[in-house]
Amino acid sequence: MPDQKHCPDTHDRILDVAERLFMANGYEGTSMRMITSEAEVNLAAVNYHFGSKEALMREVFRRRLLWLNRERIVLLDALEAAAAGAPLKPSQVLEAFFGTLLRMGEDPALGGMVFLRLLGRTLTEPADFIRTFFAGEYAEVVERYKHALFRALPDVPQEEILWRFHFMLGSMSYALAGTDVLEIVTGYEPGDAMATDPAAARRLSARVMPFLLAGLRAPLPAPLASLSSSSAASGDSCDAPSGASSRVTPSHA
Amino acid sequence: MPDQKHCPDTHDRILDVAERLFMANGYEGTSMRMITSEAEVNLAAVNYHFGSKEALMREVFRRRLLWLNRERIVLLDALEAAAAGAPLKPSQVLEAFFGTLLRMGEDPALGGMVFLRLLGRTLTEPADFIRTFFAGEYAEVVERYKHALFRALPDVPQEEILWRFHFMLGSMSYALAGTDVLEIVTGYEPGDAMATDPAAARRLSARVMPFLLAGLRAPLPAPLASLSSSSAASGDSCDAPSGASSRVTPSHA
DNA sequence: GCGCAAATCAAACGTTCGTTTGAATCCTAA
DNA sequence: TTAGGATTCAAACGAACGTTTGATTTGCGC
Repeated sequence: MPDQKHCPDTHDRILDVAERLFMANGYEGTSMRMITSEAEVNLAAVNYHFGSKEALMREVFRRRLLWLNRERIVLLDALEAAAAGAPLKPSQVLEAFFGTLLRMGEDPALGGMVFLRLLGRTLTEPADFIRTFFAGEYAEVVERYKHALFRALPDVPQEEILWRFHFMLGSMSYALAGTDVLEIVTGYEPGDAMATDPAAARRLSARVMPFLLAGLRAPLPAPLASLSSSSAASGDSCDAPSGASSRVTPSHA
Repeated sequence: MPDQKHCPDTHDRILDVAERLFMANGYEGTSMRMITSEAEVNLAAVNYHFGSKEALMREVFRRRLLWLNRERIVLLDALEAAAAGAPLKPSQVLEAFFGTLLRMGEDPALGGMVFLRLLGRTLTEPADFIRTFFAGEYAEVVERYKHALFRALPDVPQEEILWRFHFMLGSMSYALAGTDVLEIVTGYEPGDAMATDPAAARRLSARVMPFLLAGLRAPLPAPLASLSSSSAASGDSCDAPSGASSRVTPSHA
């Protein structure tokens, strides 16, 4: 039986190579033979050490999410302890949740940008076993941060906060995945540059955090803005505040 | 040789089924046999009518993007003509770009939510041929809307606008894909409910457009906020305005 | 009714997939 | 030194993949 002492060489080299190949080619686009040949191990090594390809995929994430989840909980605990019962600021919650993530990208020992891009891509992966696995891994953390956001934005309906949490996850995972039409059209190759550069995470962080915070605190959509003064209200009025503002003629109805 | 008269039954039924299965299982997760058996056509029909699986995937998108691209250009033309040389408002640009997309989700004849979810998932698909195909299909439209945003936000650095365009695409595609950790944890099945409900697009639109607009007009990140009064400045100051605000102790450095 | 191209069909092509097997090594504790 | 479990290895497994073939059927102009 395996899993008693485990050889550090083969075991970890498989994980590292699989992480990088899953990032570059996706789960279904990466074969066992690609992994084992690049890791210079025998084809049977994956099944010996991990049991199956699916289990390998889960282990690739498990070793990273272990740190990420704990870090996120520890930071939230610290913030809430320091607040002594008072609600946190939205920026504090976002910094703890997304800042922790982006910090992984700066440290190759935590997976670096390779893992971050893999995570971004995998969050929209259709495979069932991946989604149920993620749901289990994320359940506790999401629950904690949901309620932290509820308390941080008491005037915004909770359902609205959930939508915006959803949108923020999208911005982040998409930006991390780095496979964007804009990048291709604008014309630089994200695969090599961003995947290996730890400074990419810092650059991204400076750009995306203000975007997320502003989105989270956006004015409420028109049909809901009636009652509730809402701490999310923006004083700026240089532009129409919400959807359905200017109707433009659609063709091909 | 094919492509002279084309039988409407088989040809279109393959496209419709492929669209739905690619949406549900992804490109690599959908086999020719799944498509042909569900469409009740012979296995060879796909290669006869489209040439290959890749060409089928491209055609699934081409017939939808044809409408989407033209509609987006027409709307932008109309807006700019009405503005008579003046810059558009950011909300107008977003409404034309993303509103047009969401309108597809309300109309099953344009693909409905099935196509929107497929589009959302595919934008982060790693396969090379998909990305290069999208780049070609989107090139003109992205270029036009890029410059419309540049003009709409003259005080925001163009590089910053591109980043935020990127983030907005992420929010949208992620929200459309509908495979979210939040949804799974919060616990409802997106596959059946959202995929067939045209009203889902309208609900999503009301939620996401204010989020996107606020993000687009967020205050600039700290190291860049020095000069430029920026039409993106928000009057609200109930919270720290940008990233790197409160530093929180990270562990496991 | 005939002729011919378009379309459909069953069957098989060669390849690659994830996984399993059983023997050959390696390493360590007795 | 020697057992014995841990690990590696070459080889093969059946299944599923996308694609191709060649015969058959269909539909329409003549």
